[in-house]
Amino acid sequence: MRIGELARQAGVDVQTVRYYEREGLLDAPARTASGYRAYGPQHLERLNFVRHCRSLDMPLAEIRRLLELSRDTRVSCDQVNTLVRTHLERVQAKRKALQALEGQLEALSAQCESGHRVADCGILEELIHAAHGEACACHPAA
Amino acid sequence: MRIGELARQAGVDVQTVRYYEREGLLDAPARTASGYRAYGPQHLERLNFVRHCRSLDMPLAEIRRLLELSRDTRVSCDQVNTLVRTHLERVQAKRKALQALEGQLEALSAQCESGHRVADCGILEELIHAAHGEACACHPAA
DNA sequence: AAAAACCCTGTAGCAGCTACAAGGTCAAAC
DNA sequence: GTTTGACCTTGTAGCTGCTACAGGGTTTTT
Repeated sequence: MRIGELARQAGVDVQTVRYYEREGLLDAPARTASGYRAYGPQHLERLNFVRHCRSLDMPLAEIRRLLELSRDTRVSCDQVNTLVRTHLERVQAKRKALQALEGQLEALSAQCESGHRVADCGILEELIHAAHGEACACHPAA
Repeated sequence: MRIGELARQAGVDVQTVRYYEREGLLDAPARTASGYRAYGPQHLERLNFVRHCRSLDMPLAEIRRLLELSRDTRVSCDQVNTLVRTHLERVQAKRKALQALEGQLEALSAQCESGHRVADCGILEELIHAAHGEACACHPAA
């Protein structure tokens, strides 16, 4: 299987495959006489594994770590679990931050009365007042 | 006011101030005889405005657009509101994606029974099975 | 007068790709 | 038999929003 076929089967860009190889997430495959990369099914499996981890938003460094752990069968499963739970906590923290943001943006949008000109725009006023460090609906002093 | 003082007052890095100038978010200030940037209070106000927008996670391109809109007083407030609401939708979409992720990671972590070796690790198994395209707890076929 | 603290420009790095340039290779159509 | 087109190769630069460093000059303090 050449790189285009592998990429198609995994649903990724050809460049991404080469990038993963450079980054040590994919083993360098054998080459044909003319220098083309020749992949086997195990490469597709690995690539799918990486993509699944990416779909869970894991950074490449963590996927690399996961691959290391899975190579060494003496390693305890707890290390894998810790990695996943640490990642989960990061995702939770980010989600909560976005939730707070949503509230602020909604409050901001509510400031705007339709049809006004920007000179009277509640949003811009609010943003500028906030910039002065004054209390505002989206950044309550409390 | 020189750049260090401005940066301190706004709570940003000196490099960030220069970066914002390059990116057109901050007007280039006057220079002293020796070439130092000399800022006035209006620069601080603008910088605080930009930082507040950034704290709402707006991309620099949108802040630039907001600044353009606020310069032209004939512009309708609706355009500002549309920008904010579009941004809000992006934030909401991202938050929902993270929420789904959380569920998947929790399911994944639950696969792991403490004390096992990676050879028997439910997490890795799940990730590999998922990579085969099979149904799994974190990527339900339904 | 020397040392510390500030300023300048230009450049490179981070993540995770994506895209382009400038070439080599291979299959099939004409 | 050659030409078209799709594929492959490497190397490099771009995206976002900074941050850091190198290699200088200036200003302030000691």
